[in-house]
Amino acid sequence: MSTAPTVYDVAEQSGVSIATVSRVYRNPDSVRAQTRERVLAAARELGYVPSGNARGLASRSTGVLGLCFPDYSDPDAESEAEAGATGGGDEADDDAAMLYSDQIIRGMERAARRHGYALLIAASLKGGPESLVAKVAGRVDGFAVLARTVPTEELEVISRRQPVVMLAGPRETDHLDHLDHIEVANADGQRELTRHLIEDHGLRRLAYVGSAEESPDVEARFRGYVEACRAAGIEVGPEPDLRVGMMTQAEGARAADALLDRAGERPEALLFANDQMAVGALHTLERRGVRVPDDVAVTGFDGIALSRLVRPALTTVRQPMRRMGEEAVELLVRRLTGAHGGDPVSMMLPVSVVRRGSCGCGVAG
Amino acid sequence: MSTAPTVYDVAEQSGVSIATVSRVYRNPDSVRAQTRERVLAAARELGYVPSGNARGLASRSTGVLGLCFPDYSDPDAESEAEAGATGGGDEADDDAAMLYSDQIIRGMERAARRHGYALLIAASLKGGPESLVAKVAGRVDGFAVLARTVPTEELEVISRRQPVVMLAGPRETDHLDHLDHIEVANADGQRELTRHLIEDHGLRRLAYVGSAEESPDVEARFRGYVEACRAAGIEVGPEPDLRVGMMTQAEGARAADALLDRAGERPEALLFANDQMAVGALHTLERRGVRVPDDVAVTGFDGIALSRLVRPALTTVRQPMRRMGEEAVELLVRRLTGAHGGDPVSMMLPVSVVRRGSCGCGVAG
DNA sequence: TCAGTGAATGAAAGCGCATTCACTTTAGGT
DNA sequence: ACCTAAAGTGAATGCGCTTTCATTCACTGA
Repeated sequence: MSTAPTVYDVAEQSGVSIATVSRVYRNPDSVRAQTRERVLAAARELGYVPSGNARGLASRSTGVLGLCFPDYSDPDAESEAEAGATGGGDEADDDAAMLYSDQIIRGMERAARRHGYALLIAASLKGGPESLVAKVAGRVDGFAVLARTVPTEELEVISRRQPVVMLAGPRETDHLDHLDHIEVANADGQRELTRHLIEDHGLRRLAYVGSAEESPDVEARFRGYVEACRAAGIEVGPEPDLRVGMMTQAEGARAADALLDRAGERPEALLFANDQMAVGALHTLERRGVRVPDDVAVTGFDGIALSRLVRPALTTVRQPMRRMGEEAVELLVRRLTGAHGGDPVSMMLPVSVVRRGSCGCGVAG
Repeated sequence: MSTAPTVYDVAEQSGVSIATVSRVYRNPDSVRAQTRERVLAAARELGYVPSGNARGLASRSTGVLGLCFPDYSDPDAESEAEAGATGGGDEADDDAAMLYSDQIIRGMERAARRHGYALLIAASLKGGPESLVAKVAGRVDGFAVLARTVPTEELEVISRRQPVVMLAGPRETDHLDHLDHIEVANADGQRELTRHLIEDHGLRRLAYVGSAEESPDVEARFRGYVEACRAAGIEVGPEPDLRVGMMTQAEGARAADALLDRAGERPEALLFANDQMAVGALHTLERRGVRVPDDVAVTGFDGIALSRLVRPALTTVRQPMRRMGEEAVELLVRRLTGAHGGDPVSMMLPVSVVRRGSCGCGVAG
């Protein structure tokens, strides 16, 4: 691991100028075959690898796309592991569960590969001032950011110099940012799922569990719920029946308890703003001897792997996170190749309701 | 997206030299608070983001670690999707299945984050000469490579200038490469699993299905199988009973057919070198009315998510791929911080046998 | 008041490559 | 053999930043 050889070394070794060495790599056809071979031989012998940094600096482009996401790793992973233990013996079940970020990464990686880009990924790690974004932004040709990872304002500054697409977050309404956005039809999905419960299963006493932290996703879902209820002539307040803090299984379990213990008639259906909570609720209900879906229907949102493994399998709304990753790359690439005008695009990806046992549709496993 | 502002712009705007601007970012304490504020204000106003390339060039380090893996994406994804359809209704099941690469990525990302590194990932894409490795190697401080992604020889050249760790591949025996290696105890796992079938289930007529393409992993597994058999006084030849081409479900299904149709006594257990094939075999056996595990036991290797979803659930050996990713980063970081001598390290991660229904241990889901 | 200190800042030299422009071969034509 | 166009090659410059090294300042103690 001595000092790495550079173009100068290769040039000297093969008796040409550094310009020629560079050409051998950038544009082989512009160098006579014989010369080229000589250079390549020298490079091989010296163990020369072109410096991406120098290259990027000189050519003003890196061939790398980026992805920034928030640091929601470890807590989630653990709560999923805890859940998996239910299965009976398999520890480390979290290994099998794909997080959002994994899906998006996969989508982006595939698409990036197709276009000849590599992918740089980084989670925020509650970093200081320049931390995350600077790290990524400074090293890529363009990048995607999961909503609420870094202040929109900051992104906007950056988007003046390179393409930035925001994932799963709506355009700022007050501010009207100029970023590209790719969202998921949260409201549509929750509306459709709610409609299903009401019309197809004849349920009318519904309870919605949302989140205290304000997330546009969760708000949109609740909005869809409200719309479906109103459309069916069911009264609903402007707020979810319950708001929890973290949207974890533990909170979901607690929420189910709270809802069941409330005075008045027991709800016929518990709608949760995500799968994690719904799974937690499933546990609570089982413990209390409340049958699902006979006594009460339960639904989630997201379509995580776990939703299919629990019993009864969870009815939910699947988000196309992988596709979102792919679309993000396509969009970035288009921007980089100069397509599109200056106008920011917003893209809304459709979701699909997955009907499974927990709402009474029992079939699929 | 006009020309991006540079240190020069910020320096001019704030009335200092570029050295000071640089210091504000690299070592804030060395600049008077008042000056620092002035610089940061200018930076904000201009939308300045330090160029990672220039930085890397000047400081000879990137703060990025890399991962290269082979391009086994799409074929696998599709075969898994096909399998998922068995479940009955959920399309897009491949979305829920984590590939090896996903696990490793996750492990590496977590560990890298802890150490303040970002992660650059790239799949080979059967690239030309410089393609993959050059792309990654030139942009990172060190990186991991999945075995058989690129010729060891090439890696070795690169490892002269930066840390390289090979994942899931043994050290070259003839050649004795100087790379760091992290492997999985394939032989141990298959030996233990085989022992389990023989001793705990009393099975003695076993059949092993390997792969035609020579992969050190698969060879090690077979070796473990042979060892366990010999230890139990069971005769086995030097070759698997069957070698298939691709280790896919389709091939596994075919293999089961072939094995069942062979003259002589039917085997009591079918051991496959990976889960994919074992799952395929499960389908064949069901179709033919052969009961698992009553008529014949079936085992896989890998512990993919699908192995738990099929019926009966597949007994297999779980590989700690995520942990492998983490260890890889730890190793790289240690190398970068100058720990370790020059001697290459080899690390062997333990695997665990997962006993499920398909071998007769029926319990867990 | 003045040399002596340490802190804050500036000047300048690269880091390794791409690229333009000018120059030298070589091939093609007569 | 001589000229022209095309193909190959080299010299030199700059990409945006980090990093000595030197310089300037504001103080300190004598």
